[in-house]
Amino acid sequence: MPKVGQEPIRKAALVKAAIAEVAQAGSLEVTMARVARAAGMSAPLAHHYFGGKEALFEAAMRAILSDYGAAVRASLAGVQGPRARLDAVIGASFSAPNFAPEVIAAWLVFYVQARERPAFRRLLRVYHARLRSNLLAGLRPLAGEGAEAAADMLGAMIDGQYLRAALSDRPATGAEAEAALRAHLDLMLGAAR
Amino acid sequence: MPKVGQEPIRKAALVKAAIAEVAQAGSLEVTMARVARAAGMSAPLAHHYFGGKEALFEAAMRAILSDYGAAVRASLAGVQGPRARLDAVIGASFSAPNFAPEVIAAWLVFYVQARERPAFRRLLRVYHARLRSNLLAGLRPLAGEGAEAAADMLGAMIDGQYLRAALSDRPATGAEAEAALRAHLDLMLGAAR
DNA sequence: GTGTTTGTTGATTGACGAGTCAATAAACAT
DNA sequence: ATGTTTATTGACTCGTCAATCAACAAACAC
Repeated sequence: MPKVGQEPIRKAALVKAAIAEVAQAGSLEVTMARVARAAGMSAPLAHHYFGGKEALFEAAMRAILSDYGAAVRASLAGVQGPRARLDAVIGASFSAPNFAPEVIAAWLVFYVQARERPAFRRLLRVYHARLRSNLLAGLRPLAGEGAEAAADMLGAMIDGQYLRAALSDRPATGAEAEAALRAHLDLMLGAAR
Repeated sequence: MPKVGQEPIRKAALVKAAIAEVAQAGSLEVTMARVARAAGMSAPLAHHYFGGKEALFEAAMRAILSDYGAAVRASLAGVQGPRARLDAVIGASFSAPNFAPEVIAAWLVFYVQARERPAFRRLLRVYHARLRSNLLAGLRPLAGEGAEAAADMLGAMIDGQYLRAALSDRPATGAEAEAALRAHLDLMLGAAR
């Protein structure tokens, strides 16, 4: 049965399963065997491909953030004008793939872990920096002086909405959260004018 | 050495140590022995007083939320007028004891766990409901129609600031977060007028 | 002072889980 | 054909940890 060229497929399956299992457990207290089985293989294979639990989970967090980054980039492509840029970033942040409960829950778990694990911390720094600079690029022409503060507050609002979505039992389409955020943005920009 | 009337003292010490250790580990993967030793006693004692890991951690989360609740109540005492009420709630949320990094980190861990553990979930619901109703009491006279949405957004902002504070390496006095939040409140209320 | 309650721990148990190893097998190279 | 690389797993090791037990000691009751 063993075919060749399985590595990327199996790695992807493991990462996907890891995200799902971590989200479900709400912590990294998830056994390798469990993740491996969810990905349709035996435990030693997971070790074979990732070398250890740590590396697998790190890959999982990296995948979440890089998916998010890709979505933002795609949403930003071709768009011009500050306000349109802001809308694009917000739209990507609340779009279905990134706002799925299982993704958010896993994201949160990694977020918490970042306090102690340097690798996670670095990844999170990148996320924060990118979000901030994306928001800032749109805000600076519109909000002038207060742009930095506004960007930090918008970032906190997005994170706060994520946090709350992770806990909601309703299937949480992100749509309301997104609308609320846009309304606030209008408010902030209106006042800065 | 055994004295009498130790129960409340030991329980309090265990809860305090549990919060500190959970915050430091960034997860519930903390051994009973570790917590017990941090609290100055042997592992079996922790079991003796709490019956198990689950119960100890539940007590720890309850302690965090009840401390927070007490701070809000104290801050609210004697205050009158909607805006003053809002300021009191915000002030309590960012006051030193509740905004200490170790408390926030532990809070976050419990928050994430709430997805899966019904006991934690219930406790969190109480927190959310209380915060919301406190904010709403202040907002309704000032913001009218939009009060509900405003309360939800303010709640998300507070949670978002907590989330970010948990990760900051600077000692995080919460003062800036608080100021930013108040500024936004002014903005929201000014626009609703 | 004898008995009960409360406090306390060293030693042990039993389970579980990360990581390793040896073995098997398909694909590929030559 | 033969050797090498890639894929795959069952069985095992070794450590860790929650929970229990048995025992000892101080305080209190009477």
